[in-house]
Amino acid sequence: MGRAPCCDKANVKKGPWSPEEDATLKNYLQKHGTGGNWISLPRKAGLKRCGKSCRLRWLNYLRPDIKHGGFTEEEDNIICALYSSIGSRWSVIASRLPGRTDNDLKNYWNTKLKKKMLGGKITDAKRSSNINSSSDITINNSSDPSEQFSVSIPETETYNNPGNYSPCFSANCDTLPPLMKMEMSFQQYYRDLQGLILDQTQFPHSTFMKVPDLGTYRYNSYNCSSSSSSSSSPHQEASSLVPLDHNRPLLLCSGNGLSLEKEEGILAQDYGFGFPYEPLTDLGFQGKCFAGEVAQSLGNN
DNA sequence: AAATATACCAACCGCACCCTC
DNA sequence: AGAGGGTGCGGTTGGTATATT
Repeated sequence: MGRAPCCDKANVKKGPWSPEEDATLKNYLQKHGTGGNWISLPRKAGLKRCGKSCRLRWLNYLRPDIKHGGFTEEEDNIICALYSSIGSRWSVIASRLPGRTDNDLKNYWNTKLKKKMLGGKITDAKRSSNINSSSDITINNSSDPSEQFSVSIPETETYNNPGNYSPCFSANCDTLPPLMKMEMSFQQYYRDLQGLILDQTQFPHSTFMKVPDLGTYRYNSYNCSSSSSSSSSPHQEASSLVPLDHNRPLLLCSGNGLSLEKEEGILAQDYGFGFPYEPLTDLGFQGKCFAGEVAQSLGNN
């Protein structure tokens, strides 16, 4: 015996909502609320719609605080950063963007932002040639040349071979861009490295940690701020406080003007977005690790 | 101007989780 | 403890608008 359907499919209307239906639903919800039961709501409101359809219409379109279209550059950056960290968990991403819905973000990402980001990252030179086995990616979100840089990343077949991995990325910029921009492009790369055991002897100056289900990684504390090289900056100190010996992902790198704070046992960081971004909550730490490596790479130059 | 391709987005579907009994 | 109902979520579809040929 299968599960009972949520509504009588034969007697519910499907397809686009009419203005009358919108008004009916809106009026009902403004007067009575959901009553904690979407399934019975359409019958009470006098709508020939499935409860799920009503819920979706309200949450994605009729709610008074909904914003449609007109995504700002800042929102783009947040979406990209979070997507790179947590993937397509649109509801989580939407929770960071007041007035935006998961559906809206999903559509925006799939139709516009993904192409925009890819188009910005892949260099024209790489598009037209295959000179070597690495992928040259240019981060180019800004018209400011100081915020553009590129890295060289080994092809999948190279770094998917445990034991033969050697880091071969490099950065060619003088100014390190904000951490979030780095995370956007590098998170997936490190995701691909999950389970890979690094040869610790390759990194004599690094600290290593074992992460359950992720393998062994090294990390370095580093202050991304290009304007301050002081090792005694508050950010550097904050990074150095991160514990090594438990499962909590680590904060590895802080950027320009960033601060570190402790929130319910979880490290949160202010990336300048107006809220504490918490990539460490349940997102793994891959991006931070890579950021640390890049930072060290630059720092050693 | 018509046909076709592409972009966009609202809405649906089905699965998984949570809560209650 | 587990069955069932309600809800939330992400993936996908399909209709419409716009661009291109």
